[in-house]
Amino acid sequence: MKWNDLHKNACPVARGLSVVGDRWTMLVIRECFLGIRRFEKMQERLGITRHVLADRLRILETAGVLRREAYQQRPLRHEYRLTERGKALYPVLVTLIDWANAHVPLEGEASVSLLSRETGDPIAPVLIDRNSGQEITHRTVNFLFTE
Amino acid sequence: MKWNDLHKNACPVARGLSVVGDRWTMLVIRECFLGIRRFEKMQERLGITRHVLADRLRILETAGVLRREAYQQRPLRHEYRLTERGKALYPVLVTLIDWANAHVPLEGEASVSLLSRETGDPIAPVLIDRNSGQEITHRTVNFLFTE
DNA sequence: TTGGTACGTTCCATTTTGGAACGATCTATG
DNA sequence: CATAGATCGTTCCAAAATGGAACGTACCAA
Repeated sequence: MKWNDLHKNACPVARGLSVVGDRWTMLVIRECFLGIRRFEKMQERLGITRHVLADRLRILETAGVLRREAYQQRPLRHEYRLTERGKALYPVLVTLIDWANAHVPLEGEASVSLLSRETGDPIAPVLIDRNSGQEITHRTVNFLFTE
Repeated sequence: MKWNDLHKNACPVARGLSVVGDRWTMLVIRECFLGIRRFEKMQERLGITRHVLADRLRILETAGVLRREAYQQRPLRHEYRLTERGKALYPVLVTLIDWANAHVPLEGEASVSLLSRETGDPIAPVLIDRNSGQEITHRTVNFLFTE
């Protein structure tokens, strides 16, 4: 199977990855959450090839994750902003951060942590079920495949 | 910057992606959560190239996400199981599923949903802060970069 | 006029992937 | 014994994606 056929897949994991499952895409989205909106800045910060960045931005716009918006005329310049669909990726980003902080060892001292914007206290993300309030783990949840 | 330098990055998003941020890896991990443990079965189910699958399994084992375990001698055969580190990826998988179900349109009818193993009720994943109990959104949380 | 800013595109060498065949090593069957 | 099947990879090659650097366009400011 080719990668490009993945979005047709019934599995939401496959469909999700068909949009954000690429080597650079989630990093571009991280930049957006950090308030970086412009091509030049992203390219510089990420060290990504301009070619690949242009390509990813195009894909994300097509997928409705980013919106391209003119911020000046003459010369016409656009910036990229998260749509609601893009903002909805926040939990994916946070769980990934949390996992990496706990499980992917770091060389050196640098780190990134999650803080409450209100109180400044560190945040410990937990996934719960909105209905029951119970924590979601691989032991408490089943995947159901409907045809 | 080359992809292989990404794991040295201070940002946990980058470090996380250096392990699971590849086109196939999370699908392999999905298979593991579904109880698929063997090379042949994964290859068949995913339609992934044998070459790439072998490569990903190697990487995941090196990263400590999967454990290679002999299930028979003569001929020596191994199966792949999630380690604790691998199981800790469950929230990433679930938030991704939830996002894709809501935001990546599906052709046809097929779908996968999350059900409580206990009651059979559908699950609605929400990310909260363990300490405050508050829902985590991009408006309530800050990233802190420590050097 | 020269240099700077911003956003891409183009070109080419290197790397990764897709697809199919092959190899190794055993067990089971006739 | 000969043949087929199961399992887990490796090898080979063409096609696609990526990395790196330069180039193009359109403006502004000194």
